[in-house]
Amino acid sequence: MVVTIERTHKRQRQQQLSAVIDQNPFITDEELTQRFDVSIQTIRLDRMELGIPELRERMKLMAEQSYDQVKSLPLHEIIGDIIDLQLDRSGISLFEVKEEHVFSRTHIARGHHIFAQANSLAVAVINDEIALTAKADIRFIRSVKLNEKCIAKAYLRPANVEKSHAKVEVFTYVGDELVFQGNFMIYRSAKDSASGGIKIEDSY
Amino acid sequence: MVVTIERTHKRQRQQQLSAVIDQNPFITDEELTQRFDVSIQTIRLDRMELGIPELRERMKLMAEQSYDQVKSLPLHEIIGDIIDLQLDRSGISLFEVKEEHVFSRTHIARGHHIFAQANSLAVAVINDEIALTAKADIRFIRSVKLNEKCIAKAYLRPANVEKSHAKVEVFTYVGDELVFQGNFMIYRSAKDSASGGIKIEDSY
DNA sequence: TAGTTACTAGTACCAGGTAATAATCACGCT
DNA sequence: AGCGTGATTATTACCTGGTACTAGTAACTA
Repeated sequence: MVVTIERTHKRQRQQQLSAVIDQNPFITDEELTQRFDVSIQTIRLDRMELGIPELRERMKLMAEQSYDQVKSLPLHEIIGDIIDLQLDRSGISLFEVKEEHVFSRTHIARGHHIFAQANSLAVAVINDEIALTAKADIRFIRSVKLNEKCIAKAYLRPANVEKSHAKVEVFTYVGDELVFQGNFMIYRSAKDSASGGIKIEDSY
Repeated sequence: MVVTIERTHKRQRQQQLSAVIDQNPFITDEELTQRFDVSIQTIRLDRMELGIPELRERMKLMAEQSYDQVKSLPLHEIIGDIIDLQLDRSGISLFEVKEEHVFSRTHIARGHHIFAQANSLAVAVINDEIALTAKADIRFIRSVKLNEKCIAKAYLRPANVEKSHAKVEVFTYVGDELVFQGNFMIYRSAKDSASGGIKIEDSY
């Protein structure tokens, strides 16, 4: 078919857009244009295609939801802010350690938050409808403390792009110091065999 | 003094206004003019005097509030309910998979929640002031789905009780089916050598 | 070369306001 | 009756963050 390159560009951007808005629902189209370096019309077309309402509608929905209170909390799914994402290749996310993430006595971050950031990112990098963690081998290299900013970088091993199990390496830094390292084996659903298939949905 | 009647009129209206907005924060100034049969400017003056922000600000505040609530919820302290705990020996915890823990499309639990339960339990088992995860080797044996109850069982390898690094094995079951298995290396602070030390705090 | 897709650009319009300025009303007091 | 004062209304310019629509361009490709 036509313009496969644009299609992936577009798909990729839309996936990222979806993730960015999901993670920060208070962002305006204006701010998104800067983030993605495309015109505001493109952002708006993307939102329409993805069925994402405008900022005010999003806020209204959230406000109504909190007003109804009864509703269960739609936990946000990705831990950390995704800063950069190249599907099937790499990704970067930022996670800031707050009060609620640390042991109160030591102010050291609980391991599972650091893991969650890496795990979320590893799953996000996989360009597939379903991506699940199958195995992980992780190392907490030094403890992370309150208010530190963790930058996680994930790389997919290129050899595994087409297989049903992808290996993703994640390195998490505070500044230039490595604090965590993990090897993830991610199971992917149906890496649409030999391309061709047009996938409509995003992963989250 | 002058205009006592108007003043009470005004006071009364402002009281009512305050109550009405409180009761229905989604009302516009336009609708309020009809409700009170005064001009829109009067409504706005009233709002200013009362320090009530405009509709959009009100919605934004509510949205942010609910967002912060959601944000602080995900991975708090201990994940799962600890059912049984024998310090330096073993522990059992229960974690029920809810809407907020799963991928919305597949209803499969996100790996980091399953990890968090195991990690929390592994740390809890260690009878020490400071216990941090140093390494972990984990396997997601089968995917866990919405509403399933995960029973995690942790065992400390007895040989390691006195060392500064403890090895803890965690097995997580749904029913009698093993869904997750992990080997944790937990760093412990100062296994207060030869007892004697009085420990006051708990670990979290 | 024509056609498709992606993207950009620009205009008109909207809701729901803020801010500021001026005009008008109502009432009470002397 | 006339004046002052606070309450109210009217008017205008401007703002944000959009929607809706039309048109044009670039890139690729069949």
